[in-house]
Amino acid sequence: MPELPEVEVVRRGLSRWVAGRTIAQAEVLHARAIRRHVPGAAEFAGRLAGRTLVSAERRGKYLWMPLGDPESASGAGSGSSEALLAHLGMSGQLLVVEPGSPVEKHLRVRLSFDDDGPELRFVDQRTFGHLLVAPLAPLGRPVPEPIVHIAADPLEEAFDDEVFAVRLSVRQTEIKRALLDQSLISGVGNIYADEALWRARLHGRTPTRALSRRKTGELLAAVREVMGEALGQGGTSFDSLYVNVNGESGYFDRSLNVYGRQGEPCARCGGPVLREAFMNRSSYSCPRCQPLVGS
DNA sequence: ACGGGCCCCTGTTGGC
DNA sequence: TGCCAACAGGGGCCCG
Repeated sequence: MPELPEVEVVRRGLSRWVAGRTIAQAEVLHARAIRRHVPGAAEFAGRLAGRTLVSAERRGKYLWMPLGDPESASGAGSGSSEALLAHLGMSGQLLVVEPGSPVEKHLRVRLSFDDDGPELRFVDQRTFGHLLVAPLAPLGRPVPEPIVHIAADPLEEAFDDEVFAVRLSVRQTEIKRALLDQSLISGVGNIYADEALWRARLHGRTPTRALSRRKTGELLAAVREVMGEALGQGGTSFDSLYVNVNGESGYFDRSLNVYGRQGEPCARCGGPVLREAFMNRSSYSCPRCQPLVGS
């Protein structure tokens, strides 16, 4: 489940159902799922066995659970120096399921716990997602070392609107590319980029240098607004691939204004929504509400 | 520094 | 009915 609201839905589920529990065993069923854990599957499993998953954290589209030891679990945070890090890619799911339940077709990694309660399963059809154990970088908010280059996401306090605006103004690129650049702002993907641009009445090909500070502020407000609304509805899912840890879909897809709505009337002006190829994907917009200006 | 193109995968959909 | 191309919410890497 790719974008920030869907990942946040998963984080909340992990926080509720998994945090504080101690891993009995980790099983890797598909090597590609841990390809970024350089020491390999056996080391990954060995490093997790007996560790406690202290909490569930998120930045952008990445999730992580700091690792502790059972005896110090009550004093969580004091000694955690590494974490289980996850990215769901295009089709990854983290599911909390009863130990005996049927094995999913695309089950890649399974964690069982010493309380014999529900397992945590990483299921991923397309295998673009991955898990790894990584050190937490000590500076500021503890963030796994592999993602220190990712920018804060717009729902974090650490996100600085002014810094974002300045970085945009010196970039030679277009606004949709910039929204998708996780080193500038994290958590925004193809759906919420299109939805936020529509709300802000901005064409995705607007040069970032052409954006006023005010317009950038409006765009950030639109990003936060659409993500907040999506979160309130459990995220966006067109099919069963995008579900929370209990396998349930969100229903924000009903509230999308342009994404996936080629040819349908724009909710604001009634003109047809346009689909265009962009970055080997699709962009949806209303040409009337989102004219290209400033190029 | 930036954009384009390709890759990594599996599955579904729509046109012929 | 079958076949095949296009497409899907992710990112990384190489090249010019």
